[in-house]
Amino acid sequence: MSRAEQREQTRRALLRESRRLFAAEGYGAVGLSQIVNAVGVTKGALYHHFDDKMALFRAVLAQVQDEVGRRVATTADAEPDPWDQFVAGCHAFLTASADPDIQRIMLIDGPAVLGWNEWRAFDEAASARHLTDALTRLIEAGVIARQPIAPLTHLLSGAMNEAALWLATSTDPGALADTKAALTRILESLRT
Amino acid sequence: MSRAEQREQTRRALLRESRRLFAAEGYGAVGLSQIVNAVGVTKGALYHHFDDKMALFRAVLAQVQDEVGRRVATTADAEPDPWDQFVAGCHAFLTASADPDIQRIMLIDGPAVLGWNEWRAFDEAASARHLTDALTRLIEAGVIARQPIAPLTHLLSGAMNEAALWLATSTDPGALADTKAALTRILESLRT
DNA sequence: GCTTTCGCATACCAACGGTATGCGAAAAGG
DNA sequence: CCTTTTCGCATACCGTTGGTATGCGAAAGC
Repeated sequence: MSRAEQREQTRRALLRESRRLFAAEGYGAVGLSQIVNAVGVTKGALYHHFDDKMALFRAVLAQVQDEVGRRVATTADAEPDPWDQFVAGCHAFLTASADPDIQRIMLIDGPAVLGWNEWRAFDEAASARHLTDALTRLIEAGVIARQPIAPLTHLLSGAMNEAALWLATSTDPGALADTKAALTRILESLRT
Repeated sequence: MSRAEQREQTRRALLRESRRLFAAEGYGAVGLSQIVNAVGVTKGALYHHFDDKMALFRAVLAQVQDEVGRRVATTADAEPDPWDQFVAGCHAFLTASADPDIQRIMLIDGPAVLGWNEWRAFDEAASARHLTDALTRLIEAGVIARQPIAPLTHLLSGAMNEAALWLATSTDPGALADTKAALTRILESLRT
């Protein structure tokens, strides 16, 4: 195996196991020794690839955010109508964020480890950007009333984040449908 | 000074300094030595009053949540009309959560340190309970459409939490007013 | 006034994140 | 080919942290 291949493989393995452990036990509860043991390397390898534990988490978070962003974007893009794109994207986000592993990394530990500012930058780059874009288009098209976009983006983003967290712990089988219905009612209220 | 008084005084001082430091630097970045140095005691005193670092954070969080809950409740109770109570309570929550210190403890570190489940229990006991109560009354009174309350509670709670976090970093002086306006529009949409 | 209680200090430990250095194989150069 | 350099990673080590076990001295009970 070439040196570049070996390097890439080790890096991937570190990211894979870190993600698994961070999701299962949380950032604070996972030691670096746990990670390197699971991968079968030593801390030397870890610090050769990442500056510190926070950088490792950053890489894992970027990966998770990217996945969620992709799912939201592809689902939304499948709809021809801008309004349907918007609603479909919101629903796709709820569905994608249903995974407890994704939640722990993206919604729980993310803000605490990186601080809210940096976490926001990640979220903006991955999924909230689509929300802003959609709202902008809908306002330009006159589908919803002209109004400041940023407050609305954060209200909706927060609503969906918290709803996703709640859904993960809810035992009610109809909870997802009820939440989507309530969210849809709120979204509908934005239409002119 | 009696022994009970001394005990109480030490405990209060520990809570006060912990809250200050947790708010300023975050749970993870604050060491127990920092806290006991700031108070002028030793770790022996700290561990005499609290089981561990997490229990100390729990006590601080309970205090913060209680304060916010009180502010929301008193503001809401000042309004005679149930609908006005509801809107006033939501606005009061936004205002109370504007403090970055409260945010760091209540919204950022809270879920990460305690896990979402335990954090939710705290939030439920302090402020989200008022939201649930208000929504229940409004539905019973026929002011808003009959619908499942839990999903709506979490959507609104999450919207306000995230909006509060955003407001703290926003430089736009009109951001608070814009957010309250957008929130009010969403709330209005719930009316029958 | 004698004993008990208890609030807190002292001294210590294991584990953790992080660093400095060494090694051996793959790549580069001639 | 053989030499030299590169570099991916291992080894060994350090300071700090959360947490514990024990000791002490003053207040509280009898």
